[in-house]
Amino acid sequence: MIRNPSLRDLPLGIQQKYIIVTSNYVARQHGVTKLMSVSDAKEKCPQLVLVNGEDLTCYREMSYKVTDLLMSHCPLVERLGFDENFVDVTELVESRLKETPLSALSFVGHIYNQETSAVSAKDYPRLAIGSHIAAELRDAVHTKLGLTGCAGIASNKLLAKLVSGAFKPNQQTTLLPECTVTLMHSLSGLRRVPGVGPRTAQRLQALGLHSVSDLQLFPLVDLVKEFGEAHAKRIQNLARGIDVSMVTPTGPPQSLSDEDSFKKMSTMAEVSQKIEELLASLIDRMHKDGRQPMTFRLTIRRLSTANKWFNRESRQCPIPSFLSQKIALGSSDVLTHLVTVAVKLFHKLVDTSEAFHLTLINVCFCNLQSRSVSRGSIASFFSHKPPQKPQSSSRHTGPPSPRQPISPTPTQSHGRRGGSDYSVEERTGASRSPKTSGLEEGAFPRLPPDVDPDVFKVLPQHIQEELLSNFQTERSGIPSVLTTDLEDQTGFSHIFPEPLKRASQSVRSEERGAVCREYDAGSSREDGNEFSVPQDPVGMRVEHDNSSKSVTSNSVSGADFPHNVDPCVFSQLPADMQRELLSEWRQQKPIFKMPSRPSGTGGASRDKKTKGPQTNNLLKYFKPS
DNA sequence: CTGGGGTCCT
DNA sequence: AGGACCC
Repeated sequence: MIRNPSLRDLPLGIQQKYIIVTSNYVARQHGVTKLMSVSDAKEKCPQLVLVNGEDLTCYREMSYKVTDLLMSHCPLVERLGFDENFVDVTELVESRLKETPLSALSFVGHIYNQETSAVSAKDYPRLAIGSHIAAELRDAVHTKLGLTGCAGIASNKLLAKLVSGAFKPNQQTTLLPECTVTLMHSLSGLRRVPGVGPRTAQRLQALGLHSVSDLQLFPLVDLVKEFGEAHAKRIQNLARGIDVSMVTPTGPPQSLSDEDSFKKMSTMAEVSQKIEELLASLIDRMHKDGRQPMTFRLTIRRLSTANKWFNRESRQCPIPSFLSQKIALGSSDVLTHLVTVAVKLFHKLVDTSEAFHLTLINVCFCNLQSRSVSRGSIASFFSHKPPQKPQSSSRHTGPPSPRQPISPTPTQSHGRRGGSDYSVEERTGASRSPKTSGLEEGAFPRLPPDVDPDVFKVLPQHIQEELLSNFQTERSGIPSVLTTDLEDQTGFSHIFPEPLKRASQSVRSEERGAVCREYDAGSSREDGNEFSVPQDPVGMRVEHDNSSKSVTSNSVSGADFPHNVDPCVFSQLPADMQRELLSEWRQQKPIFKMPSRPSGTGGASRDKKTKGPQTNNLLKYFKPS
């Protein structure tokens, strides 16, 4: 719709192969739904205009523009697909709170299950500020990129995401902590809980669990038997509206892939041609990215009568270094070489002396390394000068980014947070191990100054809980998470919106919040929208209509509650209190992903896996083996 | 007649 | 290498 505004008022569907992957609101009014077959859609809406959406390039570019724009307001942005972003606006909220008199606070947008005019912003200062931040982000996305979308503001990513859809096209909603229970109960089934996919839902159903309350009340012990401790606790917490994962800045992509599906492919000639076609575009994208892929993977799907659904098989191999350099440089003869590599992998997958019937081929570059600086000398780790090229381009604005040559990219500097590895090092180095048992140490965060934590922790659990809950009422401040979801006007929203999507924010500091939004496409004036901000906990999630981004935080590995904390009690605590508690007993510090080990100049990137104290420090570069 | 992407965990 | 999840 953005590319062709004349389509704005017509029913529009985005088509991939035989299905309508998404549509605009006009088409939806005619009964066109999300993953509907083209034939069904045409039946419901004969005038439906179709646009082929198999090439994701423009959606990907828009998507990164949204993420970049959000990052320019608040660095902690996590993408979720192309059209959603979570933004942890905790710090922004805290700093605004300091300079804002309570009397000047207000909410903008909807408040879940409440009348906005009936809620006192002074009672939820952080969420109120979060609602304004969400509104600003949505407005920035609309005026600068022409996309509309929704936002949700809440104390964690789960809640921000769920509440973002409360008021649908182009509006925003804030979740007050006391409405969490209502929100969760409003979900029609367990499958509606983000994080509970088809497989998990099926296994839960086998246990007799269908609704959110079924899962909330199911004995954890029994759940652990089916799913293991980590998964069991996680999904049960999700059912209660508890999400301990952090908004993890996404950074540049970890992999780039291109694929095509078809009804039948059964000759080598077709296969090598398809591989060449896919590789040509993938190499081009990789070149624009500027990093060097160290690994290549080929994936196929065979026609399978049985087990129709998701049988994919893959083989991967290292990319010869001369080739990966040529890819980054944009050499022209790279294609042929890579096709050769891919065909070799293909023969590991398929015995071509027998008949075969493929329905999909995918080519993927992963293990992406920033090329960098001084030949990746380990010495660069000790240099006081920042590496020349921190992680590739600033934001890998996906394909769009102008690919930075070797020089530090001057413009778009807001790139990788942490930029250099120094900051990563500092942060991770400081983190202590998650502590599996939990509570002993200072697990209880923020006790009032006059309470000695050593004394507190030896109190009976119910006394602790009572103290904590009293406590909670005293301190009103809390982190908030906001999520926004923008639906696109062009009709693309979900899968890939044409336009983009959202923005979000969350709060950091002791408390954190996340915001998520989704944007729709469309620059048009369509519906009005709103944003809402969460109160204490602040978080937002934003989605754009077509492309979207989301910010999320990584769930920390050791994210269990201390064993003496009852999750049911915990879930009743104010969101900000929950966040504080959680952030203390897993000492979270947001960290970027580490590009790949090597040249290290890259900066901070994901590195999630560093769990313990040690993992991500320089020592790993010296490990003996 | 269910895309074309992505992520992380095991 | 596969499986789960997300959009």
